[in-house]
Amino acid sequence: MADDTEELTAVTDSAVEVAVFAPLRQNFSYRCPVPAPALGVRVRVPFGRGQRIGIVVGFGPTPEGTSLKEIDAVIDPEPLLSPALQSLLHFGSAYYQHPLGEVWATALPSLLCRGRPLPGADDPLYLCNAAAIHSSARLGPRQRALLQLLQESGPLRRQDLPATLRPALPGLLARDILRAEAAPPPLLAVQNSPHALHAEQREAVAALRAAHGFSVFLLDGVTGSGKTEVYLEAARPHLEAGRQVLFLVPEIGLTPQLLGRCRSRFGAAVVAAYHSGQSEAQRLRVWHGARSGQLRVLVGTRSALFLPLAHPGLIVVDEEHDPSFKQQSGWLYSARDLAIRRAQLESIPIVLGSATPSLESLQNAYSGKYRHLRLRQRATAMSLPPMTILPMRRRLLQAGLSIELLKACGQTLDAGHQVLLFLNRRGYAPALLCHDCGTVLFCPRCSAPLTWHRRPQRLRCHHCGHEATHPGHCPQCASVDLRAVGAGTEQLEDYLQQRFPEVPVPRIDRDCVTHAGQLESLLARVHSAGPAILVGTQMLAKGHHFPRVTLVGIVHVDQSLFSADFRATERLAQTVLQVAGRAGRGNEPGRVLLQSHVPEHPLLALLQAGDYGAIAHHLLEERRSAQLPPFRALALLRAEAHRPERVQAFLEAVAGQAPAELEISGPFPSLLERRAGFHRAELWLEAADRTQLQRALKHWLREVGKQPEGRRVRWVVDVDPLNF
DNA sequence: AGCACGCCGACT
DNA sequence: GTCGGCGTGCTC
Repeated sequence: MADDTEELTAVTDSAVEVAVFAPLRQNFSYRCPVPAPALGVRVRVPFGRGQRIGIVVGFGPTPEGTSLKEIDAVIDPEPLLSPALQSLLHFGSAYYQHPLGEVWATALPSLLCRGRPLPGADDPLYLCNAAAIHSSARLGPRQRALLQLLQESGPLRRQDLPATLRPALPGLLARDILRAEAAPPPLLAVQNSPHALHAEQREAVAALRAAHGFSVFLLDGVTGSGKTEVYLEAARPHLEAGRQVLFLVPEIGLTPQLLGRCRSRFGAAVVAAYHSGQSEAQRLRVWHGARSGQLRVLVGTRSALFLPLAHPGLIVVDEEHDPSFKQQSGWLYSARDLAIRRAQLESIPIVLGSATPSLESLQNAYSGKYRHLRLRQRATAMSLPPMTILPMRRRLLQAGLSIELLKACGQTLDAGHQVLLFLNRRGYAPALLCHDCGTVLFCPRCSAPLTWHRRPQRLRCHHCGHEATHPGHCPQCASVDLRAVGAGTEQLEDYLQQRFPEVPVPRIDRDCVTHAGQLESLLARVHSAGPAILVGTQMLAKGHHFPRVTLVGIVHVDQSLFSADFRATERLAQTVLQVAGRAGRGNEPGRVLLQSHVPEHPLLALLQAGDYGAIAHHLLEERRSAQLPPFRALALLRAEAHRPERVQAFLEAVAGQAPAELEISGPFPSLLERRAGFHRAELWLEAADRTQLQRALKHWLREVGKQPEGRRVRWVVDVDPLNF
């Protein structure tokens, strides 16, 4: 309780709370200037011996025992984000137990974090003053080139000029040879749907269009059922009414496809992408276009969730089951879950779409929290490809491929079609084994074997990036008989190229697709090619179309059937059905062959039937009886340090202080016990529901932060963890 | 995270 | 005798 004097000091000595852009678990207070800055503006503040940028996030009394410093500068004339979006960040900081400053820094384009002023009025168009051109005598070569460009292509924005010519602008403007003119707002140009929607699509669109205010829809539609068309038709009335639509996709690789559909449908000028593959200047431009309302359709990955929208109308989360929506470092947020929160705060509808929805979303649909919209028929009237399980026990395998699968590849190629082989392992072989003493070459810094790559010849750790050359002999017994065990995509490529020398065998994984755009051009080449065998990892499974593929081979998924990660089976089902969905999307029927050493596994029978609903029901029952999410709320407290005993001591100490509402188990060693030289372990923190979990975590973590053992370990909380 | 301070090995 | 290794601690 505050007494009178304290209240008085609180009023006279009121302070501004600033979330500094640094990963610190607290805010910092500064003396409040007059007039007080608004919530959500950036300020430059003295910090340590330097300066930092931060966000004004609150006002409060002067904390005891500290003398406040002055704010050096208020950067923005107005808050960067709307109150709704600010609330979203505050919620996200509290829910995921992550420092507010870093949350803001994650949500804003990095140029703004570094203090770049808010972009002003929109970039004008530059055009030639016809009268002045002739009267101008002495022009430099760059000025001449710029004039010529503008005469040929008409008015252009600064950003559309080649960077080398931009320096010529000021001189020409000063001499009145060029003139700047405000650019007209880009125009929405709506085209009609190129296909007639089928009945299920029409129903889904009608339901989405009837939504007013906040509501969540799960668009549960089999591959090829035309979900994108539903999104576009649902978006249309919002756009026509002057509102904006935000599309979230799990990966950069999926933006071009959706972007193209949106551009041809709504007009290229009002559609933009936002993802980490863009330059910082480009991202800031898109951010500003969204904030000003000139851009109407925004397509992006996780971080696009935080784009400010002047007139938000609808949010679409495509492939909502995809684990990429959960950020894996720094602020461990789920863009899908926060998107729902954003929709709620903005009072707008949101659609989660997938052919294989997450168990969380399905459970919410079953319980009535989400509206469940189903699309069961393929838009192209093509039936889903049948799946056959190929038993592998005691079969002769070549590069991990059975005779049956190879024979099917040959037949498919002979028929002039393409084959897609899915294998979720990069490299040539997942391990090198000494044939004489059985030693497996391990990463020196991780508890995982090194993967053998052939091009270039390297042993690489997929967990920490460690690289080594082939040692030539066993480090244990000096034998030179080191053998590659198991097969990765590189080996598949080599073997298939040798076996089918007359067809191309493009490989698609992160080792050969490193830059944005590379995947696109590779896929374009595949589309126009004749018979071919595509070999690839996850990357192939995600939403791309392969109209000429009629055979999908799933090489090796058995490890997922017996994983310690309780989500492994859900992910397996999603991946297999997503990959299977790549077959037979053109005019030819497709088929799917899945190799397994345990063909009798019940999950494989369910997969073969191709009924994701039945699989999900089965998996949900398992989760219910094991009391796992979505039936209970889960968080992890992970800790790592070079010395394992410090990790153990810290986790044991904090486990003892946990409140009663938190059910604590562990510490358990992490699935990858050592990574990059750090020993890792975690506590499992469970509660009846997310609200309870959050409440309990909040109080307990304050104590955890004070723990002396905590100084000697790195620790983080992962709320709603997806990876173990 | 930065960026200090602070005590122990190989160099002009 | 110093340069610098990164362990520990602080930033309103």
